[in-house]
Amino acid sequence: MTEKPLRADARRNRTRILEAAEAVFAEKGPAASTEEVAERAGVAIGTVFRHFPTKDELFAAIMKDLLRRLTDEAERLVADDDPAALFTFFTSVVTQAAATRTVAGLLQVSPAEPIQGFTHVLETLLARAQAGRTVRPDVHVSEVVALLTAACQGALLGAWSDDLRDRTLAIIFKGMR
Amino acid sequence: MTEKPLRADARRNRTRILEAAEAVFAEKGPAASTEEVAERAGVAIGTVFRHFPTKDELFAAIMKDLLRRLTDEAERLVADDDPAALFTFFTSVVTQAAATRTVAGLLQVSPAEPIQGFTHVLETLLARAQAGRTVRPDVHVSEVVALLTAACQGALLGAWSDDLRDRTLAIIFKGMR
DNA sequence: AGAAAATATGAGTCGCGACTCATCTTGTCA
DNA sequence: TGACAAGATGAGTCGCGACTCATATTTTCT
Repeated sequence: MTEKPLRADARRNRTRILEAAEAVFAEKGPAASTEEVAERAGVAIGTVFRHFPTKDELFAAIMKDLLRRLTDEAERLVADDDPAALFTFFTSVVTQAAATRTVAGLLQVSPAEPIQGFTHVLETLLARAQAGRTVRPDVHVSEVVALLTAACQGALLGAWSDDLRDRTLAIIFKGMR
Repeated sequence: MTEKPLRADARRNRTRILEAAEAVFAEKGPAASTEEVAERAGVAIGTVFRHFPTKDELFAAIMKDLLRRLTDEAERLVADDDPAALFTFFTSVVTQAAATRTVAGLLQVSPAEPIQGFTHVLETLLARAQAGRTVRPDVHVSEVVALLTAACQGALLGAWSDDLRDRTLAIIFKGMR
């Protein structure tokens, strides 16, 4: 757990690589080569592997970032205290999933802790919705997560139009009411 | 479109390969190697490529078979004339998707015609459900397809338990009512 | 400035998996 | 039964992408 201070250029490169990786994987999917990431980052292939010894670790790092961002977004929504916030968040995640193919892999991510945080915020959002009678009390988080990941995958694979997405999500939300 | 008669052994091998491919891909996912399929079929690698010049064509063949089977199942349900048949079918497909990882790729399949048939039966099932007031009249097939593929993907990726699957699908069905 | 440590570089290794083809085997049919 | 075409075989080719490492470059610290 000791954080060793990185050299200035190393820190800069790490960030560049993460940004490049996110962009490349969003465009071409997870099958994109590591070399492509290196090129986009303006860095040699060896540098990528110095920072992330494995392609999987690079993935995990991206996922962690993404999860943190989503969790932040959810927390902001919790602050608003709107009973429909769960639906707002749900829609936002699915929309992002369609754009950045990374979201879809939420489940397979390695680090468990960020997921904990994510699930916890979702739980809060769900509780708020239920307190405001926007969602039936017998709906459990596990079902919300299942529906969320299903919708993400579906949106990604099926290339849902905005319209189709809204109509499909409307059905899901109605089921939760 | 001319059907040339295959030699007896060729016909037998073709079937074996298809069965093997379905089993192997169900177990290990689409990344499984063609050699593994050949081995399981008890056939040399060259034979697989004689029948299916490309891995993609092998996939397409499996998908076509699968779609036909699903369509048959749906047609049998149409005959029953049960307004809840759509839900029965929906559940069946999702369950199969979890088992045979092949179902999940329904969309990307190449041959368009089998999909036509599938969508058409789904449409019938939906119409029946709506006639029996089991499903709201403003639900369209495109949404049903979207929900179906989403659920399949979700079940596969999320490794849903039977229980979770039922509870999740219950929410979706409620949304369609 | 100057040396040591950290970091970057990129040509090269390695393994894997899709696909080929020269050769052998088997089914078919007169 | 014989012969020929259809089919089967499997060692080999090819390309690709993850990962390595000897060497060159920076940063940092005194």
